[in-house]
Amino acid sequence: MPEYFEKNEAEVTSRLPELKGDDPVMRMAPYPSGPLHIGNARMAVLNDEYVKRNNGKLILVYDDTIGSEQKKPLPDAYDLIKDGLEWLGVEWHEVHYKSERMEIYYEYGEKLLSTGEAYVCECSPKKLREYREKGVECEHRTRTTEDNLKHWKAMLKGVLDEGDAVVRIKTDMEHPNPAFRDRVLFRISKSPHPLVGEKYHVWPLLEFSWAVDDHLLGMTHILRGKDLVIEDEMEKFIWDIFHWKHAEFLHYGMLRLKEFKLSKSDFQKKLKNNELCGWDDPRTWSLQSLRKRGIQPEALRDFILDFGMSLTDIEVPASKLYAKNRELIDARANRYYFVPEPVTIALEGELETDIAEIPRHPDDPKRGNRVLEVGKIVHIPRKEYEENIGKEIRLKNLCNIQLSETKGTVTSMENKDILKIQWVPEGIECIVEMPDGSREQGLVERNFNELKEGEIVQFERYGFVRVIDEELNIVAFAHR
RNA sequence: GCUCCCGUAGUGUAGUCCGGCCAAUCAUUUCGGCCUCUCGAGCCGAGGACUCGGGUUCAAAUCCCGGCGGGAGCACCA
Repeated sequence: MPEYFEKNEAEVTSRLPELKGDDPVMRMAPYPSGPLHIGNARMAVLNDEYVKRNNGKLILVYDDTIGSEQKKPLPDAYDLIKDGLEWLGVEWHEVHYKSERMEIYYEYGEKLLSTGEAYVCECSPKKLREYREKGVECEHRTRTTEDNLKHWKAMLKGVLDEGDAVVRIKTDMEHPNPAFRDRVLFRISKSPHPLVGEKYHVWPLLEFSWAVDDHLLGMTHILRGKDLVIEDEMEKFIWDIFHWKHAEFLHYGMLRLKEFKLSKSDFQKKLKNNELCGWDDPRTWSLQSLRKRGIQPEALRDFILDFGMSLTDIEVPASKLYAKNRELIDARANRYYFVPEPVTIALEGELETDIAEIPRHPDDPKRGNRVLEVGKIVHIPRKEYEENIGKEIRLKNLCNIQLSETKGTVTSMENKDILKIQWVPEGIECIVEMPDGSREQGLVERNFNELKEGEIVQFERYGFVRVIDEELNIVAFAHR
């Protein structure tokens, strides 16, 4: 096991490009609309990794500005995010909340208005977009400083409504990149905020709050997905106005999991409609859901670090993560028999024994055997039952049977080289929560009772599962 | 449409900056074989790639130009 880690660490280390400069200060900026999911984990792991390798400092900044109608900050998300980060082994040295720093943004925003670098614009979103497309300046751009400050105060006071006015920075309405033309710095929102309530009516957009905070909090390196590259330019533009030193930017490409599209926005809604059964529902791919399934944080980190800082847009199958996880849990997961969709058959003929002894782990005899008491019936999986009527199969670790529609006639005890399946005599009802949210019912051997919540085991021929409720016998399916 | 980014085997990834040591790395997947009373693990082996076309050069995955393909931004979201 240690060898595995050493080998892998070395490999990965050589893969991340070196940082320029010493003593890096970096940050993670989650938006608290829900727990971190597997996509957000990349941001956290890369930052953490860089900081640890270079003895730097990592700052957790909740990017909790007011968001949008579709994307609202959620009170529970703050702790869910911390919880996820801790599980991932990400260590941070400071925490900040943007919602606590509003006065700072106002201060610098007002400076830009005073120097004529920004202006209050009352164009409708539609007009703003049209002018942006055409590269035309609107009439508000030439307001006087006094006029700008007057309108700014009105915005702050709350006498204006949502959508009435915004603060825009003067870049160049003919800038070759239409996305860069006079971007919006502040806007009005009257939605209540989970931390500061309705104290503020004017909220900064991310480009501005970041330009200010990345400087004020002493950031030396900024890691972000390449979908945010335009923010680099915006931040640099603003830093230049204030004559601030530039931080270094590093980007990584877009990552998608084949099994689901990373859209955190839907989850809030689905949760409300009871389409999901909590933030750890496997369909959310939240860190909590992965933990529940028995995915090891080391496996996830390794999975993420494998992509390095590549700028390529990638779509990865979850099986890649599972392969990493299997490597970690296979040795420690004890084995049990679980029969999905059980079919009951009578056991007939001469059994030379009334118990079966089966190793808890095939590669580690020291863990001893589990014992199954054999009676007059056994339960076997429907799939194998249907496929093998009329054939001879082996009840693993017990005996060979000739299978008919209603019974299995014992043919011999010897370990024959035929299909071996798992089976249970009197089993316990067990529910398996599958990654797609469905639930599979079946019977698990009685020895399941010796398991505690949180334990990861393998149901032989079925897959790895983690016990999530030892009373009700519920397990979460990890992977094969 | 405009701006920017990317393009190495099925999937990821190393190599691209500073051309030769790359008949191209590693992981996973796939296919054989061995082992194993699991469709798990392990062991051995095999297969499989430089998006295309030009150019520069003694020499190009690596540099230049163009095409094609994919992605992102052009939100009063982050």
